[in-house]
Amino acid sequence: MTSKKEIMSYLKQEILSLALKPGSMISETALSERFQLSRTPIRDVLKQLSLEQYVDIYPKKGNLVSYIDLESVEQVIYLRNVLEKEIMKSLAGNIPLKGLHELRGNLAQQQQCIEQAEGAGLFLQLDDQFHRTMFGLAGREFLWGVLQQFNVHYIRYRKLHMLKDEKLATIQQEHQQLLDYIVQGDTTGIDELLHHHLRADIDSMNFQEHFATYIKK
Amino acid sequence: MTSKKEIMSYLKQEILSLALKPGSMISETALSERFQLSRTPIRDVLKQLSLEQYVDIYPKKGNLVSYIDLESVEQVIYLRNVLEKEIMKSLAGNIPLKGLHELRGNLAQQQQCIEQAEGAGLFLQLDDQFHRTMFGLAGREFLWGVLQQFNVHYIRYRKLHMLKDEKLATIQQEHQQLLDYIVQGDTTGIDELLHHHLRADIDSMNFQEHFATYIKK
DNA sequence: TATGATCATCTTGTATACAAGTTAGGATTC
DNA sequence: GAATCCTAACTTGTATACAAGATGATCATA
Repeated sequence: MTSKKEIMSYLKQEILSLALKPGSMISETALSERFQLSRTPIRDVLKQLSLEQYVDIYPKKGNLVSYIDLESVEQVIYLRNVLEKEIMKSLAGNIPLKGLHELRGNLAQQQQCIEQAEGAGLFLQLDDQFHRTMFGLAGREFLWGVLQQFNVHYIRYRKLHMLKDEKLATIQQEHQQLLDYIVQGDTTGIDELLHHHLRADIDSMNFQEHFATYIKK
Repeated sequence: MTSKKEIMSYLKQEILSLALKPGSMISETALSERFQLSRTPIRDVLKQLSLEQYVDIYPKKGNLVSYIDLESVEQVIYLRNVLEKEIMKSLAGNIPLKGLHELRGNLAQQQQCIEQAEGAGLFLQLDDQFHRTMFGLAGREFLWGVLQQFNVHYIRYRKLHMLKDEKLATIQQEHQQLLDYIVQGDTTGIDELLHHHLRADIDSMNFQEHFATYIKK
């Protein structure tokens, strides 16, 4: 009844939303019964999930939802930072009007989202859309896809980190500023702002203490 | 007799070296008989290879060695370019002595390799090692790993492209120059040199004509 | 009581039979 | 001869039985 693709996106969502907590066990037979499918296709799904680091497979022991790897988070943030800096500079001064409207619309929605406190879930979705649009406008959607494949740890980290500190407003303002710089063609402004933008305080002991049970040791 | 890991690295090597040509069919049963293993573990290997784009799986039809995707090549080159520019600038002026020796040694070997015309295979290996060392010195080995996972198309393209034009000497000289800039802490020099370094002429019709049978349409 | 071995029962890994889609070639028909 | 349909032979996808390692509880023993 349920196809492999559906099962996969279902599990991905559950893991990314932290509904399935890091360290939880995902047994093949359990999934098999739950989705009324034999173990073989279930294994295919788990294999793929493990390659994308959603799941850690311990042979003959079991499949665990991966713990958040802070090293991976830091590296991915750096990668995003470097890429976006370059992409925004390439857009500076010559951003298509259509794209500009889309981005402005997005930021407006983000603003609404904050005022109405509709939950951070939607905001994060809009945030992703904002960055993705940037990549698209620069002809780098491919690289956005690359980032997505290494996002498991980053997305979960971000979810916890943002919910904790409610920095949403700050982020929205920074986005607004970035867009202004792009329109004005102010590349040095972009450089300076992005320099500390995504350099989130990973090593804040605060975070590690709070979510110790989610983190890879 | 042969383990999954061995089969995988074996197939990877055959594909990267173009011993298995793009478009070649890789049948599960054939591999099964060849390596004396049942289809199940073979399928695991093929699944992973397809996720890393070594292989394209056409359901109920067959598994083909992937054609070289020039779009992917261009994007990966861009990614490398952006990352390395940032990494080298971070190393500029404060590169560890030990690392410097390693890089110089590597360049010397590259030089030898060219003079003795030992075949480009070794040169490309040294080239990879050079860049990898850079990443390592900057604490970005993780990102080198990321690049590797999207390298199938790039590596094969590079192999054909370089063998064809024998630009090896040029590349080696550029590396030498880059290293000098790093030692001197000349970040603008790095910027300028890298700007056109990896921007290989992908869209050279020459290449597409020559290797049409290898290229994804 | 503490300790250690045994074994039942988990888990995933592999082999194999069968289902089902695809394709190419030949027989049939016009 | 040309077109069409059918079939046989591929291919991968799925289900299932069995192999084999890991784990923990239980029971025997010092």
